[in-house]
Amino acid sequence: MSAPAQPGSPPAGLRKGATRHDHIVEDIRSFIVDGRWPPGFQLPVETDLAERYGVSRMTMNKALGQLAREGFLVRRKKSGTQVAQPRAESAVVAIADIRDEVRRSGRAHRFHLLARRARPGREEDALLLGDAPGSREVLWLQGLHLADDHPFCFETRLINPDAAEGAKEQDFADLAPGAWLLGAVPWSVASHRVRAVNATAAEAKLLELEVGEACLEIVRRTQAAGDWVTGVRLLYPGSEHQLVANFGPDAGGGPSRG
Amino acid sequence: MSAPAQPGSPPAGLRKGATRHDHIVEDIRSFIVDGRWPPGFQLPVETDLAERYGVSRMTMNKALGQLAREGFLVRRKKSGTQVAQPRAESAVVAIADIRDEVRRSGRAHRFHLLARRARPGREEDALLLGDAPGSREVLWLQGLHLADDHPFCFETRLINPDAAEGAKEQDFADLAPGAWLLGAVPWSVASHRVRAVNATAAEAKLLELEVGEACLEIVRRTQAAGDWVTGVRLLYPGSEHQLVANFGPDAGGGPSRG
DNA sequence: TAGTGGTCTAGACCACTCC
DNA sequence: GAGTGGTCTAGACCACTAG
Repeated sequence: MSAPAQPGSPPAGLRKGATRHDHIVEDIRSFIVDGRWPPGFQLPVETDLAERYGVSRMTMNKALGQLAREGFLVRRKKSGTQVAQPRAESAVVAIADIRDEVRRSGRAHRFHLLARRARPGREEDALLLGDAPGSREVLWLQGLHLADDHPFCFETRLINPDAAEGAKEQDFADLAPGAWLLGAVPWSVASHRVRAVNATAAEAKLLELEVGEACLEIVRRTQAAGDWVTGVRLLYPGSEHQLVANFGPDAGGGPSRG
Repeated sequence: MSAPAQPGSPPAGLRKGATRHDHIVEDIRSFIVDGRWPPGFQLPVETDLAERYGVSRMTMNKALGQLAREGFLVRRKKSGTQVAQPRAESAVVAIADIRDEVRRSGRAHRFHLLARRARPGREEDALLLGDAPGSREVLWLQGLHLADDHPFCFETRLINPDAAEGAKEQDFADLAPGAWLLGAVPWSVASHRVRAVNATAAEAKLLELEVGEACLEIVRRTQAAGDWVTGVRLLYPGSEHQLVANFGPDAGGGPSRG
């Protein structure tokens, strides 16, 4: 551990569009990522750093707080601020929206409804919803997402008509239920589960795969105002689809508070 | 859209441990998630809200800024703050650390080295690394992660000896290279890719699966100080493994700045 | 008990953007 | 031009905790 370089020398030309605390965050992060400030390195106290950077303590606090939230720093009262130990190899990946994903790849998205049924809830619905929906009526759908008219994703969905006003009147012939629900249900929270499964014969035929080919299965359960809204299973050909993430250390963050 | 309830009435008993802006965030978020403030709803201006909540404008700004980062609010100068339109069905999923994951399920984690080789880089290494490593020497490893002595994850890894000091001297006989690298390389950033693949004959044998069974494949590429450090392919039995997330609307956030 | 971060305030200036 | 959010400041008090 050689003597680390000193921060704070005002970089003469501030980059455009960056706030002061943004600049400080990037400056200190570069010290850490470059290894000049190794894990465990003790930073000067907030007031000192604020003086060196020529900002108020609150601005400095904002910058250090952000770096702590990102996982680069550990801050404790009395003992001060240290560079964090690199953590477990964890990360987060993003699950994109189907339409966006198709369109971003330069292809045209289309939804094709395969089946639509209004029926009483069953016990097996718990596979999609987590809990059994009871005996009240549910809306059950199956459909295929197409990219340039090629199979992209096979969708199986349950909708709670009580939570999604107008669902019973929607035929979803060409409108993806996910897109419709977006406008019909104000705000919701969802949980996700990602697995790998082998395509069944029926699924393989729909997705134009060989039977047994590996597929990525995403199950999303959506709730709003305390009631379930929808549960959906999305099946992607494993060869075609992948989840991607480009992230630093943090594997948390996000609005997990709700 | 009925007249929304009014915020700001101080909730008599402040919850313990919550800061003022935390309380405001949760209060407003509940208005949005409950549907009392529908998408597009125009919020009072910052100064008004600050007065109603009995806080300074900066505290109010902190709360509203957080809600905007989380995706619940959209803020524009002059036109003010509105409840955001629910966005595309996107989300984030967490990739956990292997040891943590095994231990959290109450089982014992063990790593068993299957192969270890120091050799010049090849073109095919680009599959793991993204770029070809050139002709410099790389360290190539294969091993099995066990949970209570049952196969849990099959790992194939390349290590850059120049970036990970001491790697050549490590035999990794029982030490998972990921864990070792954590302590050997100060800080790094990684990119991830998740796919579904069919197990090959060799993989199936190692993981005690049938040939062709669907597996979750995670490829992680790690860099530090501008050079690649390691590239790893983790193969999980699809039946056993799943990625899980419980998240709200936000699919971004995180330290994507780096 | 003293040092540190965590938070809050009142006021200020600026930048953007809609009218 | 005026209204709004974005940011910053100087100072203050508090909570936690290591010594």
